[in-house]
Amino acid sequence: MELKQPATVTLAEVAEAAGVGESTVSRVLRNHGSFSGKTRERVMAAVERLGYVPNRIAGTLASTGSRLVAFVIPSLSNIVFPDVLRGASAVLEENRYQAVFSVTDYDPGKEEALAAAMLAWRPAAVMLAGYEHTDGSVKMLRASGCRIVELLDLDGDALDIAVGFSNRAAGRESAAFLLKRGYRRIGYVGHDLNRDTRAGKRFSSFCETLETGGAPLVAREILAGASSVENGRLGLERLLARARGLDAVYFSNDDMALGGYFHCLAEGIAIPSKLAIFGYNGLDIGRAMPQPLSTIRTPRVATGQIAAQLVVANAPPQAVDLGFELIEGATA
Amino acid sequence: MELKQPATVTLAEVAEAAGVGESTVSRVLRNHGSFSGKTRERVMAAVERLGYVPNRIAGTLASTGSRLVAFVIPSLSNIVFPDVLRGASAVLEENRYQAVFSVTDYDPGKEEALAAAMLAWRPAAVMLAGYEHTDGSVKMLRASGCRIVELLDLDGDALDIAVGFSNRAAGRESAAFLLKRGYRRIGYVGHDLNRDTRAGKRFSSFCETLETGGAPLVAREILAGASSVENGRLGLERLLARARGLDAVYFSNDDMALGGYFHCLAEGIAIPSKLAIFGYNGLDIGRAMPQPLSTIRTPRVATGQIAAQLVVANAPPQAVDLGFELIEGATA
DNA sequence: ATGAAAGCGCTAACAG
DNA sequence: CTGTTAGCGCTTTCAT
Repeated sequence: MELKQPATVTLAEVAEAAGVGESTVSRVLRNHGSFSGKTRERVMAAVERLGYVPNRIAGTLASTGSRLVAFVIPSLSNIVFPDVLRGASAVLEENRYQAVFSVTDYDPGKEEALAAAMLAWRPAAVMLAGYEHTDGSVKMLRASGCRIVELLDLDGDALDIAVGFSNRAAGRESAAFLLKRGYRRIGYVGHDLNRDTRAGKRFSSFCETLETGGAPLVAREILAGASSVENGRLGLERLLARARGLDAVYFSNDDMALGGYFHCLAEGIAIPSKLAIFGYNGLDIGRAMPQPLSTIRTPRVATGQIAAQLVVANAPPQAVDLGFELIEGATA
Repeated sequence: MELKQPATVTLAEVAEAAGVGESTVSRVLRNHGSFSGKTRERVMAAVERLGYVPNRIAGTLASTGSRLVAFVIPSLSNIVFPDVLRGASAVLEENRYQAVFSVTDYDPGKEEALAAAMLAWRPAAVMLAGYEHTDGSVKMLRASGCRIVELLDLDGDALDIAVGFSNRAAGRESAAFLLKRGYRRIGYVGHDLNRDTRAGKRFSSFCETLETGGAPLVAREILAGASSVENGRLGLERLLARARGLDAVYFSNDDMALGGYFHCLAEGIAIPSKLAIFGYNGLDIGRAMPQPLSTIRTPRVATGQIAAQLVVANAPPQAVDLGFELIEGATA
């Protein structure tokens, strides 16, 4: 049935086989412009028979804009980014856009290099995390003419489109919640803040709010590696060994908080009576814990969706605040 | 300093500015062919001055092969796939390849449609999960002439390259381990097996091994949704409500197992004396639990790395077995 | 060592 | 409604 094709059927061959001109085939395939039903059938039959797969490389070059959307993300380990990609990819697929990605490891220099490589594909948009980019990146992105979307942060000036929420507000509300609950000796366990600037913003506004509330941060433990359950457990262990009498700990992320929770379980530290725990992200896992995790739920998937929708619609420059939700939980 | 560029500097303009021919610029930029040091400097200066970013769409069209690698993955929620992407993307970036992806939601029909869309970009390779593809997908992929890599499964015949491990062996070893430990009344909690065929393979060989061992599966609870901590908790709750006297439960994944663990914690069921728990994947989280999770650690990141390396090297067709590691843990 | 010219496969006017 | 004709921006012979 299926003959071995010469590996690459072109539009010209389809046109020839269907007995029509190339542009007609092009019109039919893109369902754009006008053509008769009969022509359409002939073309589709030829496409089918020859097993023709359009070459979008050629198509993109010939037309103006590409349907590539480039994601330059810090990490794939931090669940935040797969979630954003998930939201975006669903929308992009519906609109026949293709997602391209690369991973910076939270390194701005690498971000610049990868953004440059991405730009070479002339994408319709480049999606980046947050506002902290090198001057070189900014200049290059601005000059590229493609849409720029900054994700998951709203504390800064957007280059073009921004979608997310305020990390500063999240830090503030977390602190306010703990104060309201009556905790006064509060500590912090986090991962590398210089790299994850959004976590850094949460932390600094968290601290400010505590000070304003008259209960400044008692102690902190910053771990070198990435956010992880193991680091959370280790971090809390170290923090408690150093700082006595803490009544609550704020974690940079839910996975860190879960690690802290495990530490308490293992050590028999009663939660929240002896020690309260507060996280960030609102992962599903927090809901399934014996005591639901007190945390802030962030709209990660929605961030991706909205960002993709704005790009597809070629919306004007804007900053979209998706907000977040504080979940009281049972650990604080 | 930076003048507003006409949005799109071309190689021809660089050539003009440098006072050389287009092909010379092309040679210098790709560092291929011969040219004098002086020429090189002139070209690079022009590139710098004009802020030229090569157009890889045009480059790819003009040359033969593209440096795009397409991933058609079932999900981004299941951590397995971000892990694979992570391993692959590091290798691809080093070799100046670009990763493109789309998500099938475990739907073979959607896989076919997305694979077709991917092929339109004429990628160097298409990476897919496992062996279960529609006839249409297989025919199309075969005809495409690009490399095909099937990931995370080795129980079947590879189309071209396969990288992963045997899910059947994993199921078998899990069962053998539980039997060796003396468990005889064993249950199973899993997510949708028709969609996740790899989980299905583990489950069926798990059951076979139990039967051979004279302790056939006592009960199972299959949840409709995706693998998640909440489903694991719910699943175990339901299973225990129906089946009395179980002494061990095998979960389709570590997150499901963690949910089961949480259920036991909440209900005061002693682990492993009253009930043993066994997972699959070897997530970091399992190591941080108060009792390390008994599970099988799979080489997810390595799968991505090796797959990418084989593609970059244009290696001959082959199946690479990366194996897996049984972690005894403390929950079984 | 370097330039000229011919495409790569398609889209986009422009005529008919 | 449909065919012809130029390119899109680059790589690649092939001369020079």
